[in-house]
Amino acid sequence: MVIDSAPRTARARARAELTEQIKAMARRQLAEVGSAGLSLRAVARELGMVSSAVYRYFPSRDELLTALIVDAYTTLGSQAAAAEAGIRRADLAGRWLAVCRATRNWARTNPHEYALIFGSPVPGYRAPVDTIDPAARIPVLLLAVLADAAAAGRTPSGPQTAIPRSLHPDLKRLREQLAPGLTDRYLARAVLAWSQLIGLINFELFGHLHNVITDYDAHFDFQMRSIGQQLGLDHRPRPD
Amino acid sequence: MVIDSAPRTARARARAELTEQIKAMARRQLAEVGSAGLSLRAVARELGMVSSAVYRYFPSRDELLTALIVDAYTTLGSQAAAAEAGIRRADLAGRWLAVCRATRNWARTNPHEYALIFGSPVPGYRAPVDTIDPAARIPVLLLAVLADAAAAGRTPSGPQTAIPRSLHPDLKRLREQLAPGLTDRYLARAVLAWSQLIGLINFELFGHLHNVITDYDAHFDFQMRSIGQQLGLDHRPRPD
DNA sequence: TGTACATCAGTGAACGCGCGTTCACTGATGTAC
DNA sequence: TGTACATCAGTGAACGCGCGTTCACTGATGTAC
Repeated sequence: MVIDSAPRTARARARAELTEQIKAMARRQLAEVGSAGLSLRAVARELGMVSSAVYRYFPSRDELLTALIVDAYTTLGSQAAAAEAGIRRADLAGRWLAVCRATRNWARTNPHEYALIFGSPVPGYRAPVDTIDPAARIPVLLLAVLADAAAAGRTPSGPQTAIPRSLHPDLKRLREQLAPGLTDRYLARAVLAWSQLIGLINFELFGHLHNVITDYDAHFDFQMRSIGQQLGLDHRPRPD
Repeated sequence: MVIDSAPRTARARARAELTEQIKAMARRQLAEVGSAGLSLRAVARELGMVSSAVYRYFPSRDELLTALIVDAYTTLGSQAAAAEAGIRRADLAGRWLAVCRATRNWARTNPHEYALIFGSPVPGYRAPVDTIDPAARIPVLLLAVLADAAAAGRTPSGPQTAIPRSLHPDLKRLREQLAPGLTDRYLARAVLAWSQLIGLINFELFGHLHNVITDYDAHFDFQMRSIGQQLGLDHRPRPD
């Protein structure tokens, strides 16, 4: 899956280049016909090659889809990480907002790639393990912000519902794998915040806010800011 | 779109019945191949009729899809409304939770119909106006709960971010159309809560909580309860 | 109640199209000595 | 540096399949008188 950054031979260089071209063309197709309509033959046709030639690069349509999914998660993750890295470390609400905005911007710029990873699953396609790590990048970013918040003495604001016993093992695993030191309460809020971010982008992109919200930018910012406050990231000394 | 409840003639009765059978078979297909793979020919084949015969009932594949979408919204809306109607009026948190649970239950029982309406849009398909009213049923339910909450003196809890000026016309329109008397703050929270509900169900159904959450039931209840509290629906006299 | 006509449901063939994947092959590129 | 062989990219034909939609048609059902 990883492409050699410095291919030795001309052949290897050509291969790397064509692999990218195939993916790029597949992405363009995706934008026109959606993931279910993505066709190896059409990709080959547009690139001026014979359909069977594509099989030298991707052994099947599913493998091409997987490559697109991994790429999507990766570029989204990189853009969000870059945006978040540009914010002053102590500005926790700003870092959260930066991740939210970067995610939304990427989604709006690449709606079909976004739909590929956050829309309905492609029927008959099963995501292989390669997609797990790239998919975790945004959650990891968010947890890092919350970890810094917790370290700075912040806590989630608002009323608190008791966390059901059966969630403790899950939250414990999450803490051990990704966010040492975060309380169960913060972790549960993180899962919710993550689903809220994607849920709101889904609503916007998939048309569920049509005829409801006009100024999507302002609405998104407002809602994500509110959630940031609920996460205890705002400037006030104590949110409770 | 509305089927005559008491068809006069045998022909009309047969037509109504076959229309339903076609939709039912299409729903079964949906579950196997997804919306993009839904095929008129396959539906006809499974029903033992010739493919062209289906055109007596639905003028095109898109019209069949529309009928499925309308049906999906309608049954979901009915089930949620029935569940909510079974709760004591004064139990605001219970009513909110009932709507949430009914929505999730329907989604889990009919995942592909759910994906049809809340997943990625079907490429090349444009939803006609017929879908607007059925789609609004759950939001209308939620707004009714919040209106009762507001009438009972409840307010959204937690810290408050200033609502951007540009959202006021949208919220005003929403209030006038669906929820007279609700404050902007409550309306904005309602939009968020609605996207949160669907966002979390999406995450569960589309696999984004895989390897993260084990006890989906408990997790969903917990998160929706929390949101109910944030909406000011819990028992406490004053949430602030 | 019976007849003539209009309406409708379902048939079967056809049009024109696209798909994923396999396979034997040619010719170019790379590697080992 | 040159040669022999191995590896690889791309070709073109083929397999077997499915799709949406149209159309002229037959025969059954419904309606008006």
